[in-house]
Amino acid sequence: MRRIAAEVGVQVGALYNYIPDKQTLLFDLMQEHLEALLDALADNPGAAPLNRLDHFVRFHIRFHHDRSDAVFIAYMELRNLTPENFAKIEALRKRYEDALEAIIEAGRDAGAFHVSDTKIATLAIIAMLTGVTTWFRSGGRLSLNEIEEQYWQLVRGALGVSSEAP
Amino acid sequence: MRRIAAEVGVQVGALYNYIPDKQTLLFDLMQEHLEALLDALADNPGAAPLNRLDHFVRFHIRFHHDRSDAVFIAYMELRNLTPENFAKIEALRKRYEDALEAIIEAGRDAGAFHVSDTKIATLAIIAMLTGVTTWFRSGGRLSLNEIEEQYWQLVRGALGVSSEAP
DNA sequence: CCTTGATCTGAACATCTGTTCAGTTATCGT
DNA sequence: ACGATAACTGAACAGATGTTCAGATCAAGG
Repeated sequence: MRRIAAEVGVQVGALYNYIPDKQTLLFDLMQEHLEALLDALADNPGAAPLNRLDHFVRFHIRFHHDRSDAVFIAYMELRNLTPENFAKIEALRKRYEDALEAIIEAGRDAGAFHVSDTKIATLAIIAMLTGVTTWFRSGGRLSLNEIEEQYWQLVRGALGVSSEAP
Repeated sequence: MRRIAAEVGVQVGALYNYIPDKQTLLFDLMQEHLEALLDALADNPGAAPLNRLDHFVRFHIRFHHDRSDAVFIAYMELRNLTPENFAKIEALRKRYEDALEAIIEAGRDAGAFHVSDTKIATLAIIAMLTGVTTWFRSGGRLSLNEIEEQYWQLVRGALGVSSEAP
C-alpha cells in the first residue's frame, strides 16, 4: 500500500478514498483483467475452427504481453484472495478456458483437429501460451510476431492439424 | 517462520539452530528441489530421441506431481530471492531446459522431429507440462498415467512427430 | 550422579503491514 | 468571494514479521 501511494505520489491514507481495502483492490484488478480478456477475445463461432484457433493463439500471446503486469498479479496473488473472491476469479478463468475448448471441440467435430481429450488440450495450450510472459522481453532474439508464429506451429501440431498448408 | 515452527511443534527460536535465516531456507529448498530434479532425470543421449522425449515428458509430470509443494514454492517465491540467489536458481533451471532442448535438437537432426525453433519449443513444452501441477488432484476424472499419455500425444504432435505408430 | 554440550523456550526487539481519522488543503459551483 | 464538498496529510493504531538471546531443559558419556 505504501509503495503504491509513493508511486502515485500521495500519502497512504489518500488511497482509502478510492479503495475500501487491499483485498478489494486485488480482486478488482484481477476481475477487470479477466473481463477485459473475455471482452477482447473476438471469437467467431461461425468461422472455420482452424482460423478461430489461429486467432485465439495470437490473441492470447499478444494480450498477455500487452498487460504483463496484470498477468503477473493475476497469477502470483491468487493465493491472497478470500475464498469467495477466489471462486469468482476462477469462474472467469473457466469461461476463458471454455472459449478455447469450444474451438477445439468444433475443430475435432469437423475432423480438422485430432485430439483425444479436449479438456487436457485446452489446459495444456493455455499454460503453454501463458508461459511466454515469464521469459519474453522486447528486443530479444525474436519479435512477438515471430513468437506468435512459432507457438502457432506448436499448437497446430499438438492438435494434430494435417500439415499440408505451407 | 512461526507457522513452520508450529507445524514442526516447536518455538520459533528453535528453528534458528538449523537455519541462518529465512532467505537461506528458501534458497536451500529451491536449490535442493532443482538439483534433485536434475539428478532424477535419467536421460540417455544414446537412445532414440523419441524415446528420450517420451521419458522426459512422463518424468516431468510425475516428478512435479510427487513434489507439488516444492514446485509451488519454487515458482511462487522466486521473487523473494536475493539477486545472487535468484541467479543461481535460474542457472539450475536453465540446465534443465537445456536437457530438454538437447533432446529436441537430437530429434530434429535425426529427422524425427519437425520444429523450427528448438528454444521456443523447449520453453513451450516445459510450461505446458508444469501446468499440470496447478490443476491436477488425485481422484479426478483421469489418472496420472492417463494424463501422461494425453500430454505425450500433445508433445509428439507439437514437435511434428510423424504419426504412424499406433 | 554429574558435567558438558546440544537443544529448546519465552520473551523481547525492531521493522513492516493494512487501516483509521481528525484536521488541513484544494476544487468548484453559485 | 464564499461556502460546501471532495481530496489529502500526518500521525497514530494494532497486528504480523524475521530475528536474537539469556536462561531452562534435555541427552549422553564418564
